[in-house]
Amino acid sequence: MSQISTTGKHNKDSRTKTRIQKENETRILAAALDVFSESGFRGATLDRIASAANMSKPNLLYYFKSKEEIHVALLTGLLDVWLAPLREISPHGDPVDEIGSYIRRKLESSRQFPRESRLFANEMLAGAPHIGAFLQTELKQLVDEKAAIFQGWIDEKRLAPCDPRHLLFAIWSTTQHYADFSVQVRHVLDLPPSDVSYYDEAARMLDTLFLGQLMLPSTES
Amino acid sequence: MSQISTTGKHNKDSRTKTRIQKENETRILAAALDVFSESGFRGATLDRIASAANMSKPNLLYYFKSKEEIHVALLTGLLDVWLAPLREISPHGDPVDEIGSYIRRKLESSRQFPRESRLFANEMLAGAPHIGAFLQTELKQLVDEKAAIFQGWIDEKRLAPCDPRHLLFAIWSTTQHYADFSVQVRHVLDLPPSDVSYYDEAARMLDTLFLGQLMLPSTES
DNA sequence: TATCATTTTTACCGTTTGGTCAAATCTCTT
DNA sequence: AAGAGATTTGACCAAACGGTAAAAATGATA
Repeated sequence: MSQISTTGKHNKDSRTKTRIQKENETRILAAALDVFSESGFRGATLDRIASAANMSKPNLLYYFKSKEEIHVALLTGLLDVWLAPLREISPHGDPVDEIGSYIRRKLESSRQFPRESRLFANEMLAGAPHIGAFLQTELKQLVDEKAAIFQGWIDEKRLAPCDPRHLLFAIWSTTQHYADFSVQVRHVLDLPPSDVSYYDEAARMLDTLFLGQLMLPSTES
Repeated sequence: MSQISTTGKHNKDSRTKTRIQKENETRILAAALDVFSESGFRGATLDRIASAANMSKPNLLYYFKSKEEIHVALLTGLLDVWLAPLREISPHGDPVDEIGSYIRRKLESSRQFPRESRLFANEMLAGAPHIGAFLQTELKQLVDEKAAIFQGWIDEKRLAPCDPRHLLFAIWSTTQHYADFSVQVRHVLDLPPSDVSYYDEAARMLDTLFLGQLMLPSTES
């Protein structure tokens, strides 16, 4: 029935993409990111995505054949971004340098891609129905690898004895918090909706917390 | 038109609640918590909530007159739980004790009420449409109050110089992470779905992070 | 400019959505 | 056992949902 034309025309999913195709796919994904990151997969609707992309619904479905396909496209594009900062951690560096710069990379990622962070958070809250496999394979493998590096530093007494995976959890949660809970952060700090100036204070806080010592020794006698 | 009967019968919202009313409202709220915490407000449907409560949809709407009313009921019930651990922080205690026990209370709250935590997280991701006012008033006020306590400890050199509000953000994010991202935590740690044994390791990690010092001094000569 | 593939629109489809209504059933009190 | 109020049900509604089909309009190319 359906033939596969390996070259040239009459083929949407080949490498030869029209200017219009590239433009519209970008517009759709951008609009979908807005909607999915705010309302999650179930809460998002094709109508809202289409309207955010200034496009009719059937036209949108000409480029992505289902709601799920858009979601998957966004998630797969996201996973590399999510892993990138972690990959860079090197076993040969100093713990303070390596962990410090990892925190800075994650925080910068939250500042630059807050919607992507919320998309990820929404997927987690929903029970990770679309990326459960990724978590168990790619992510777990990378975490195991980096946890071994941390363990090495612990054995060398350059890092306090602790569970390396939970140290990663602490870094993830504190940095992502500023993207995922930005509404709360801004309300508590009394900042206008678009203000993201708190990221500098956040960086200092996390340096104190992870690299310096938070509790100071009580001065006795 | 509609009169308010201050006493007695023919009145659903008075203090005189039937046994059946109490039972069914509880069942509905329990079912709604399951659905809302997983799918958010927009993603949840009355049909799913009704079916989770083993109840027909019109019957459900006999007790709560709209989807929003159920959601609001859950949220308002949640806010006190959310604030309770924070209220207990005392200016007269030791920073290590006060912050340490606050972390333990928040962590325990995550362990005992993970769905409530995810409900809250979903509301944040959606931009806090229903509890924005709460964040700006009650929460902000309490945070200001407790931040002043932290600032006092900083002035007394018992706590490292840092922004007290961001210290609270760090505590909130790290503790809530274990409820909100439990899927990720379990996949990374290779634990079965219902296993929550990681909370003990988490407590140790957070003690090291917030109360001890994570980075050890490099031993030179 | 004729042609053909690509893109967009219009008109739909069946299902699900939040919610209503009146009738039927149940429960409690007397 | 009867009556009144509380509860439950089934039948229904308009709108929104995800998605389809075919025709119309546009774009590129020769």
